Amino acid sequence: MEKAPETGIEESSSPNTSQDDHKQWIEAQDDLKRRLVTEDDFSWKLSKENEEEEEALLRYVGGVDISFSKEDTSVACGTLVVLDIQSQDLQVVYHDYYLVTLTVPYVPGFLAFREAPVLLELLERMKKNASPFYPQVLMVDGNGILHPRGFGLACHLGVLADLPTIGIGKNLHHVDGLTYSGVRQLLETKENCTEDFITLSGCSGKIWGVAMRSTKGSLKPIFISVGHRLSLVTAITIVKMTCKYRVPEPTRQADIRSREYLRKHQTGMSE
DNA sequence: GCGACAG
DNA sequence: ATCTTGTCGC
Repeated sequence: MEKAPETGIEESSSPNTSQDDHKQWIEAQDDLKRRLVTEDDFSWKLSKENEEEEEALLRYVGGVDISFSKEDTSVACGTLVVLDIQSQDLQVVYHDYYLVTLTVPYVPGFLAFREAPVLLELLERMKKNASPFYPQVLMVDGNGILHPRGFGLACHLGVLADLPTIGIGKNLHHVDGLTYSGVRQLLETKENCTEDFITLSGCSGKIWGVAMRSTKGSLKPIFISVGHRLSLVTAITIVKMTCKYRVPEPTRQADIRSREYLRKHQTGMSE
């Protein structure tokens, strides 16, 4: 028999340490990442090229989010909404909730292992019921490739559900030398110039996404990154089509409704 | 050693 | 993520 090499980390002898978990999580991410597609890969169009063929237009855009109970922080409500972007006011045509108790902790860089199972369940449930509103693209409250290993929650979800996804971050995940103050400076510099967003290129030269001031009145940007099966340009276009406020409507509605659900379905009579 | 670290 | 009211402004 051989003695385990001195790695400084207990392996077979001790129960799962967080170190081991992280190692397995990294392997799982790298594994799934091989299936990641970061180019446009869908059949619909963003605008009609001819006067005919309206059926090919993008219509159903989904949004997912999870909110947590303030009393019991392991109690969470996952929410899936779908908006009809062809309707005048971005109508919500579908919503569903999933109340769960989460056991997996939040660890920066591993958000998907905590949240993806809940969100996948909502998608699968919808598919089983053969809903006519199944989303053609999904906006995720969390990053796509803007992630330490280029595989955030939006990618994770996109690959597992085989669905085009867009990552929407409300805070910057510091990666590849990107800093919040650096982004702010660039946004101020570009303020009077061409676009309302700046490209997030790190020290390595890799493009991770963009920081966008989605509303004129919002100084704080949102961080858009490719999730799965679409390009950054397409992601930006779709976000712009759905931005009434700082956070695009699909994820915003998911957020609002999941909080509301928790508020109503809680044992608020605890005295 | 110190700081940073999506939700 | 969550704890939290009013308030200044279009």
